[in-house]
Amino acid sequence: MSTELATYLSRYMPITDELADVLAKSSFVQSYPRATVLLREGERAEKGYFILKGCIRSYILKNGEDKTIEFFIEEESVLPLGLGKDVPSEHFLECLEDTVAVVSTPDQEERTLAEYPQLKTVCLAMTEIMAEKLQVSLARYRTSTPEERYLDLVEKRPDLLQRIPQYQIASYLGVQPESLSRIRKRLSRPTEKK
Amino acid sequence: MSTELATYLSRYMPITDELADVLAKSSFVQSYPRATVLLREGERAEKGYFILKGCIRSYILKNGEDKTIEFFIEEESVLPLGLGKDVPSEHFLECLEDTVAVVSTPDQEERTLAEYPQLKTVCLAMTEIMAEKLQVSLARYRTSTPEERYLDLVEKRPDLLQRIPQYQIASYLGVQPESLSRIRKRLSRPTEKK
DNA sequence: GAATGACATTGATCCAAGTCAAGAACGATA
DNA sequence: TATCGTTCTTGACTTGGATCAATGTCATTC
Repeated sequence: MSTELATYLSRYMPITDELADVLAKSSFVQSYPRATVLLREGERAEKGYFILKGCIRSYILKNGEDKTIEFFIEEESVLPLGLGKDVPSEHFLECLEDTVAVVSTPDQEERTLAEYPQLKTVCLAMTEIMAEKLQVSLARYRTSTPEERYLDLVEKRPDLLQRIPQYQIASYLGVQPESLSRIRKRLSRPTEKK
Repeated sequence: MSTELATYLSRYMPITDELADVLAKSSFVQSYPRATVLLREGERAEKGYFILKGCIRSYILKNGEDKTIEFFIEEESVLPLGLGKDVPSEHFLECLEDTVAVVSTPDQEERTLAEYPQLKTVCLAMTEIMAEKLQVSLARYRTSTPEERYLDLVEKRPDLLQRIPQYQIASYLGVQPESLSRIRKRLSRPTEKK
């Protein structure tokens, strides 16, 4: 059951029991084993995910190099670019761990919204929250060095450092694995010269 | 009058004449001279802008350094982070040119949405478009070098290079003005060695 | 326990961006 | 025209990340 979704939403919006019911009925939960690729470059994005358990990574291949765009963990929404539109995806989605997620499709969502227009308020709120997060991420990334970004990660999402291999963290920070290794070394002995 | 807003929206959504009327009545247009600061760090963000003419820059000050987050031009929406919420803004907004914009405030917007709930669909669509753009920007920025970002700008927004001083373009690309100058030089004589 | 493969660290070298300082180009204005 | 301020360019030097190659570490498996 996906009462978790209702619980989550209720932090941002008052969710009546009826609404919770609607949500539970119009969505379905699915499990994916580790390393499942949910979306490939060039494919049409058909599904959105709300993660209940596990971790999804979004990345692109550029000149054969794997570049991490974002990590998504429990209670986060993964909405691929161009979801439901007839455009080929530029990025990949893969499960880094065994993952359980509420899966939604645009047409199903549309039907639900048509039937329960009140839900649009919730959607609007969620989308706004998402846009805000993106703005913050963009501003942060633009205005910081790899070292600062690493320190930010240590402070704000230490869990990621535990569950994700370092070379993927490096790609997320925008550097090569070797560089992240050196950044860590640098930071580990701050007591030296100057 | 702000029928321009309705015209713009009609590209994404069917806008009835009635809706256009509502929009025109519930918004007002304002002019700002060049260099007007619309929002300062620490202030509460009270207003959103839809630019009819001119250009707005969003930036933050970090260790006394001015870092450009984004440029907004005609037909773009400027929605400050935390708009209407009781949190101090982290960024500044300034007009780079004499600017004319449709100005909206959250409570006014709320009133309009309460009166014309159909508008929520429009809002949702606009917010989704905004979130998409942000996702693309973030992915692009994360996965490219300053040189690539400059080439991207030349290709996709050559107008910005015309109307915005180079040192602000540099800060937008994430480099110092000197570096942008050298990037341009490098690119201008591609016929050499190797 | 030896071999394999995946990940992390280290060293050497290269290059792009940062920094500091000087000058060039340009427009506005006296 | 002379002067001033702003923006852009150039030069010399430093620094941090990229790259390539070697080695270290650890878990898995035969």
